[in-house]
Amino acid sequence: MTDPAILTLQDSPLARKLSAFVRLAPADLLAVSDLHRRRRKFAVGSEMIYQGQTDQVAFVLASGWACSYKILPGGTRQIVDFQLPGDFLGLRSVLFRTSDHNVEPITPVQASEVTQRDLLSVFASTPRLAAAVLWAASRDEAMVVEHLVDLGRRSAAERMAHFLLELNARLRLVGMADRKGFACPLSQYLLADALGLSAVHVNRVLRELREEGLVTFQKGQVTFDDYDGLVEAASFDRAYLDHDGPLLI
Amino acid sequence: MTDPAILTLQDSPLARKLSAFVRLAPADLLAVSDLHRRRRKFAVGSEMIYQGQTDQVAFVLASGWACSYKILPGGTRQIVDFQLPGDFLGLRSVLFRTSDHNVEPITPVQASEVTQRDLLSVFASTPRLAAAVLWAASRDEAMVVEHLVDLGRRSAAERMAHFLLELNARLRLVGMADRKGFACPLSQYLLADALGLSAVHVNRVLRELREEGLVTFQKGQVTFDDYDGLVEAASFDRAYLDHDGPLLI
DNA sequence: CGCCTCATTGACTAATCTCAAATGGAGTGG
DNA sequence: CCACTCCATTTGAGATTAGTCAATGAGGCG
Repeated sequence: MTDPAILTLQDSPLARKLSAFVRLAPADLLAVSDLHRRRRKFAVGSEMIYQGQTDQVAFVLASGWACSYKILPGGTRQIVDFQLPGDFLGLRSVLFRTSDHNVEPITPVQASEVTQRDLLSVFASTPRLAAAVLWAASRDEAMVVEHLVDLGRRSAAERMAHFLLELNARLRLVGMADRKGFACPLSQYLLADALGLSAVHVNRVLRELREEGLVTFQKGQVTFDDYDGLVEAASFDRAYLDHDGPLLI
Repeated sequence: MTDPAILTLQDSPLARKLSAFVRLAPADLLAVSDLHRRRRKFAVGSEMIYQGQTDQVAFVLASGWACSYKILPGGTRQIVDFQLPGDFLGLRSVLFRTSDHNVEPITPVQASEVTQRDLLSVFASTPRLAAAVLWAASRDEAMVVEHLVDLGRRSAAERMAHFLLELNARLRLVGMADRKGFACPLSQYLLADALGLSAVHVNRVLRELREEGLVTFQKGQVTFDDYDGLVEAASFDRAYLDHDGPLLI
């Protein structure tokens, strides 16, 4: 079939994710692995990107989870999105001078620094890969919009169900989940800050969903007890994750 | 001072808005006015862009207000953003095949169709203008994020105050508002769908803000009775609207 | 063991929604 | 000009949802 060396290259989460969108040629895979030079580690509690930062640096997550959030004057915070292995982070702050939000690790993280120069060279040399990166960026934007809809018009239980299904779909792309469930390092406090709820209410909602036989989230493990039922309860339509790719380039 | 012909060119909302970011040269202004060929009109109730649409078309609003939204299975809807004169709309659906939301006029609208070809030619020929367009797109994205924070972590009154202040800031850029207030064609139903509230509650919140002497919204007119007080009540920090421009290009 | 943090539960409170009805313009046809 | 309709706004009352405060468990770790 394929050259074993290529198979190795294909084994980064980013490569797996992008492969789900376009068939990447060996040259493209080489370029992907090239983005993974300059590997760095971040401990929980450190900051990867912070509000007002003026460097032009982005990362690709190789392993671990992170979250991007904004802090409000009152001290509360809103998590805008979670970053999973294979996701970019701070892509916009490479293009624009200052970041308007923070990003920090949820688990220990390994990430590769990507500079503006790296990105431009990828765009110039491997158009298919560039298209795939744009696709990924656009998907991230669509997720933020869907998240906004969550907060505006869905009940706490729907939000939770929808969120867990979205995480599942994203993790499947990088081989970290299947229809049964996935390992999830998020505390109920993090869920609360992402879903616009209190931690106490998150706990109650999770209990409800569990007692209804839909999904169990315990000890860092999400288990779908009734996948179709959960999709139904969340009115989850994954179209926003599956949009077509860019025409440009 | 400046050539009168240039002054005329400068008089589109888009030109005014972009001028607030970069000093546009005459050639740039010409390119802007060139984007305004192919003028079209849309009546209230028509659709400018719809979910699943596969054309690659975007618009620049010349006059009138529009809104982009998503409809949920239950029939409720969430407005993601409003488009004001000078704003792009569907910029992403030029780059990506399908749109994942709808856009429709709130008032009668005049808009100019912008094709992928137009956009690419602008990017190739007038780099400063291209930078300004990217800046505008990035600002729009930052607004969606701020909107998400609104829905997740601010009370109804804070949300409303924040929203009115944001609208004000945006309209000022195109000369349609000042510190005193602005004309606003939004019904309380539209406000409700944007802020994730019921129309009834929107009404009550507006009454509260009025009785506290902060802001009056009646008969299509928003009047800031106490601008600084409102900024305080909303903990409005316009940094997200003022971010620096793109480095690229 | 003692000290964390996170999860869990109960009782009470506050915010917001829903239902229902009244009000008030703006336009329309007679 | 008037009667009528349509639609947005306004207000009240009661129901629901979610938040707050407080206490208790349960597991991990020095």
